[in-house]
Amino acid sequence: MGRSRVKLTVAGKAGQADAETRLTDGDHQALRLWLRMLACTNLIEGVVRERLKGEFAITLPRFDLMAQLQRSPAGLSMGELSQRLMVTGGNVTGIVAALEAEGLIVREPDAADRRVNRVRLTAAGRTSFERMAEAHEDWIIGLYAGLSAEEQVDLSELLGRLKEHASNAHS
Amino acid sequence: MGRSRVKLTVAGKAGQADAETRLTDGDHQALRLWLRMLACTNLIEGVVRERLKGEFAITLPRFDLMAQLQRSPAGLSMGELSQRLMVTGGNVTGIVAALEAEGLIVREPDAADRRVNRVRLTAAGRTSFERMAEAHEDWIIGLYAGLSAEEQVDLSELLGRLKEHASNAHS
DNA sequence: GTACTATATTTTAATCCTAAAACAATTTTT
DNA sequence: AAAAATTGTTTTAGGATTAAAATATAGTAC
Repeated sequence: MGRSRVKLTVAGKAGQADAETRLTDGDHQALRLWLRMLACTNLIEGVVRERLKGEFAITLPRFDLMAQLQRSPAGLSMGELSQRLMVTGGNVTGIVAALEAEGLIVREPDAADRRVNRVRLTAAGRTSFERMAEAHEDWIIGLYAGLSAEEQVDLSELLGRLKEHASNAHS
Repeated sequence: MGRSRVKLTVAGKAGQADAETRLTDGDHQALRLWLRMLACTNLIEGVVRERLKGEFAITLPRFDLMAQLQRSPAGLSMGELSQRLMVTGGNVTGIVAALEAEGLIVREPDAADRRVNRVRLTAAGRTSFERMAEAHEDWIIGLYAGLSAEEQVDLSELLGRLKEHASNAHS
C-alpha cells in the first residue's frame, strides 16, 4: 500500500533511480502510471530549469513571467500576472521585484487606478526573452523527438481525457 | 515562440485557465503537448497535496519521506533518504526535523559510525502512514478512472518511450 | 601517530511558493 | 458625503528547495 511519490531534483543525475524505479509488485496500475508520469514531467522540467540556468542564468518562474509579459506588450497588472501564472499575489511581488532589479521589466503606477501597478518588458527584457524562448522551444522539440508525430497526437489525446476526468473528479 | 509554461497552484481553482489554455496558433506540437502534460501533472499533484493537507494535515514531501521509511523498517540514514527522495541533504535535514518534532519519526546516532544518523518511523508514525497511504492510492485510482485499463497501458507505454528518449537526450 | 583525504550531516543564503493579515485606493450604499 | 464593501498590492510567517560552506567523523598514507 504505501507507495511513495518522489520528485526529481535535477533530472538525470547519474545512477539515481527515479520515482518509478522504486515500486513493489502489489502496486495498482494507476499508481504506477502516476509515478511514471511524474518522473517524466520532472525529468523534462528539470532539464529545462537546468538549461535556463546554465545558458541564460534565469530561473523558470522568471522566464514564465516574462513570457506572459511578452504576449501582452501593453503590460499587465500584478493581479493579471497572478491570474495568468496561477500563483499568489505575494509570489508575483517577489518575482517582479527580482526582474525589475535586473532591468528586464519595469513597474509603473497606473494613471487611471492608483491601486494598480502596471508591469511590462523593457527593450532589454524583450530582446533577452526572444532569444530564450526560441532556445526553449527547441529544447522541448528535442526532448519529445523520441515520439513520432502520431504518437504525440495519441499522447496528447490521452492526457486530454485524463485532465478532463481528473478536473471533474476534483470538484 | 514565447509560449509560457505555467504552474498550477492548487488544482482546479474555478474559472482559471491552465497553462494549456493560453496557447497561440503558431505553437509547435511538442510545445503544446508539453504544456498539456504539465497541466495534467500539476492538476493531479495539486489534488493530492490539497487532500493530504485537508484530510491528514501533512505536506507531500513529508508524506514521501515517511513512505521511504515505511518500506525500510530497519531505518535509513540521512544520506540514504537524500538519495531515495532525490533531494539534497540539507532538504532532508529540514523535513526530518519537522517530522521528528511531530513524533512521527525518530533519529538516533548510528553505533558503528558516529557520523551517521539513522531515521525510522515511530509506532505512531507507522500507524499514521498506513492510513494515509491507503487513501492516497484510492485518490490516484479515482483520478485516473477516466481512462480504461487499456488506455492506461497505452499512456504508460508512450510515457515510457518519452522518458527513455528524454533522459538520453539530456546527457 | 600525524597529516591528508573522503564521507555524513548540518548550516547558511538564496529562490520560490502559499495563506492570511495589513494597507491603500476605488466603488457602492445609504 | 460618510460608511461599507470591494479590489489590488504588499507584508508576514511558514515550508520546500538548492548550492555551497562549515563541521565532525572515519579512513589512509606516510
